[in-house]
Amino acid sequence: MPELPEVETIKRNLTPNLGAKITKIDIKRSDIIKRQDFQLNKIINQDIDKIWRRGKYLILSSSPKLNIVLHLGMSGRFYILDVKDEAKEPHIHVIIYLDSQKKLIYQDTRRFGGVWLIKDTALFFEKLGVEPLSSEFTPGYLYEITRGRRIAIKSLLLNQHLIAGIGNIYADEALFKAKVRPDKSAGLLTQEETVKLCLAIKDVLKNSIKERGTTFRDFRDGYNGPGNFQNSLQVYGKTNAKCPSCETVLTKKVIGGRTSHFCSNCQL
DNA sequence: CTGGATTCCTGCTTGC
DNA sequence: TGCAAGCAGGAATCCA
Repeated sequence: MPELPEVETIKRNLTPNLGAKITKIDIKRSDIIKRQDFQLNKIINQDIDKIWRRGKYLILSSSPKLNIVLHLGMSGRFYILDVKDEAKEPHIHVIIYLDSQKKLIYQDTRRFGGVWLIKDTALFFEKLGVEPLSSEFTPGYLYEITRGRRIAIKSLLLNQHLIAGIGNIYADEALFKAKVRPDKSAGLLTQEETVKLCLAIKDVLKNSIKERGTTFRDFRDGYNGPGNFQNSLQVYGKTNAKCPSCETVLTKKVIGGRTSHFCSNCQL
């Protein structure tokens, strides 16, 4: 489940390829292309000028009007290989060839992800929420968007229109760190709790980026290798485990259709 | 408008 | 041991 830290890791891994020229794009499965604003030949022979991330999206830009936007869904991978090396795994949907004798592989087993070839990124990301690691995401902002909302705080954190980039792993981890129950009504969070939660979100995301993301099962970085943050998880996916803080057996509960783990003793 | 349910998809895990 | 059912989830869409 590539969330913000995982996509950020891939972005950093691929940054050395800035300036490479796209020589060919091989689309093996056309339904993976969710939107196409320009013909492929427009971007062939163009340099990759910018590799960036917005929420859980990764973007390769050749110019302000030529952008390849990727979303990895929950099982997607995007990594670089030498042209002479063969990617043997199944479910490879797109291959972008570079003039540096390398190729970028877009692979997605469950096909929840997609690729958009778009002209206007500002329009495309218009409805996406704030970047949680930016100065826009403050305790005050979190306090404001929670007021009057009866939705579970965890469901609110997963709403990409409010905050962009948090998925199931980091929602559970941040709520544990902030000692807030995931099923607590968002509007009932105190100002103090929104401060703690805001800081916990930033902290957890930053720490995961340092460890190059979480490889729970599917995630691979830009070199098709695993991350390390799974070793630092406190509650995510830990069915029947004890709270690392107080030893209470963790509670497993479906919230907003998402399996959640939390400590009913530490998180109020 | 709000929030919950449903849908897409494959493969690992579980249980009989 | 074998096989079928259960489960996982990002985000759009539907519905009450």
